[in-house]
Amino acid sequence: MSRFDYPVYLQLRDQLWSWIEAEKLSSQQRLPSERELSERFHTTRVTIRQALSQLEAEGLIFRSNRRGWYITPERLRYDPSRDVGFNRYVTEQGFKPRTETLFKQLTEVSPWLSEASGLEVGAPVYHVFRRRYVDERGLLVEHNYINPAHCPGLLGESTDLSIWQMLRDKYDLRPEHRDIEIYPLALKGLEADSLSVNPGAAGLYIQRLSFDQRGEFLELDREYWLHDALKISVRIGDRH
Amino acid sequence: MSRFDYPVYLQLRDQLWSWIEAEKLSSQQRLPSERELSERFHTTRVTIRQALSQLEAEGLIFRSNRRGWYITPERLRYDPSRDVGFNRYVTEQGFKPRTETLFKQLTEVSPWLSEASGLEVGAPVYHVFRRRYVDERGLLVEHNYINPAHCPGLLGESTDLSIWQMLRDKYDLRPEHRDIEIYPLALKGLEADSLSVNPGAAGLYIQRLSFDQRGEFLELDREYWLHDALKISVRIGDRH
DNA sequence: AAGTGGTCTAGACCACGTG
DNA sequence: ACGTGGTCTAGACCACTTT
Repeated sequence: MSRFDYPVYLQLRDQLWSWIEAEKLSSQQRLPSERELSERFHTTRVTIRQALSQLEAEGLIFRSNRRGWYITPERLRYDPSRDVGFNRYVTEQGFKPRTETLFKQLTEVSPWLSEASGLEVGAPVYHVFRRRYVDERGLLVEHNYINPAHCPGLLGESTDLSIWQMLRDKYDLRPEHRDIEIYPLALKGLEADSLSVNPGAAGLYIQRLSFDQRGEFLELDREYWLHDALKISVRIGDRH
Repeated sequence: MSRFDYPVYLQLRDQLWSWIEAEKLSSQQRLPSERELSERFHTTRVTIRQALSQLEAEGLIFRSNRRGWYITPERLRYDPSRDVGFNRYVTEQGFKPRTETLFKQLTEVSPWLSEASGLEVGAPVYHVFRRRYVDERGLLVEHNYINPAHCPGLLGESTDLSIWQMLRDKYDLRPEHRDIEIYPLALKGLEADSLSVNPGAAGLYIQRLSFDQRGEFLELDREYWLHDALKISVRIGDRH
C-alpha cells in the first residue's frame, strides 16, 4: 500500500508532463530530443526514456519511427457496430480523415479465413490492405477480405473511400449480423512497419465478420489500431 | 521494408520462446531468473529484459510484482453486452473464477459520476470495489456504482458473486439499455497495485453505464483488465 | 539471509530520418 | 553530414519476496 520509493522515472514523468502543460504543447507537436531532455532534468537518457515510455503507455505522447516524441491527439470515438464509414465519423468529430490503399488483389481463401468465413480453402477472395489517417497521423491499418461472389469487379473501384458504402450503393449488400472481436495486442511485422511504430508497440485489434441478408459470408475486416488512437463507444439495447 | 538489422532483443525473443516451447512450460509456470537467462543466452540483464518485455507485450508471458515471469494463460472470452455474471461465463469456459470484495461503502455522487448517471452531485450511491480472479490470477479490478434508490440494503448482501444476478433476483431490476466504452490504457495507482503490476502496465478499460426499464440510472461499472487477459467477443444484429 | 526483480548510471555504436 | 532515436554493455544499489 505504501509508496516510500517513488522512483525517479515517475518523478520525471510528472515533471515532464508539467513542463509540457506549461509550454502549452499541443496535439502532434514535437518534444525536445532525448539528449536535451536528459540534460534539462539532470539524468541519463535511459531514465528519461523510461519516463517517456510511461507517458507513452498512458497515451499522452507517442513516438514515430526514429523521428521523435509527439503529443498525442484526442482519441477518436468509434462504434464498430454501426455501418457508418470511417471518413464520415471522423469528419463528424471535426477531424480530417484520409485512406490509403497499400495493395488490393484477388487471392485464395486461406485455411484460417475458411474457418471464419465458411468459404472453401482455395476459393477466390478479394483482399484489400489499407492505412487510415486522422489529421495526417496513421492510426490503423486494415485488411478487408470480401466475398467476390456478390460484388464482381469490386477491385476496379476506388477503395480509398468506404467499402461499406460501395457494397451498399452499388451491390445492394448490407450486413445482417456481425461477429466482433476486440483485444489488445502488440503490433508486429507488416502492421508495425506500416504504422511507423516499433515491433511490440501496444495496439488494439478489432475484427468484424459480416454476413449478408441471406446469411452468407460478406466480409471480414481485421483492423490494427494504435493503442492511444481510439475509444470504442457502443450503445446496446434501446432499439425502437 | 528491408530488415537488415534484426536486433538482438528480437533474436532473443525468438530463442526464448523456442526454449519455452521446447521445455513445454505451461500456463502460470515460472521462467528462470533474469540473471540465469542472461547467462544462458550470453547477454546482459538489460537486453534479456527487453526480450522479456517484448514477449510480455505480445501477451505470451506476464510478470507479477517482483516475483518473476510466468506463462500467460489463454485469454478469457468476454461479452460485455450480455447479462451473464462473471462466475458463470468463466466456469462455462472451464476456468475457476473467484471474486474478492476489496471494499464497499455508501458514498456521495461525485461530479463526474453525476454527469454520467444523471444523479445529483452529493446524492447517495453505493460504491463496490472488487477484484476478480481466473484460476487464481487476478485479471481485473472493478468499481461498481449502484443507484441505491432501487435496491436498498444492497450492501448488506454478499458482493462476492454476481451483482447483476442479485439485482435481477432480489430487486427485479434489469438493464434496458447500456452505454459501453472500451479503450486501452496504462494501469496506475490503485488499479495497478491491486493487480500486482507496475505502474504503466498495459490494460484495457471497459465501462458500462446501465439504465433500467424506466430509463433511470441503474449502475455504472468501471473495469480495469490486464491487457493479455481477455478477448471481447460480441454478436450484433441477429435478434429474432 | 539469500536471491529476485526494479531501478539507475555512464558510457558506446549504429541505422535511420532530416536537412 | 549531422543529429536523432534504437540498441547494447557492464556494472551498481535497493526494495521486496521467498527460503
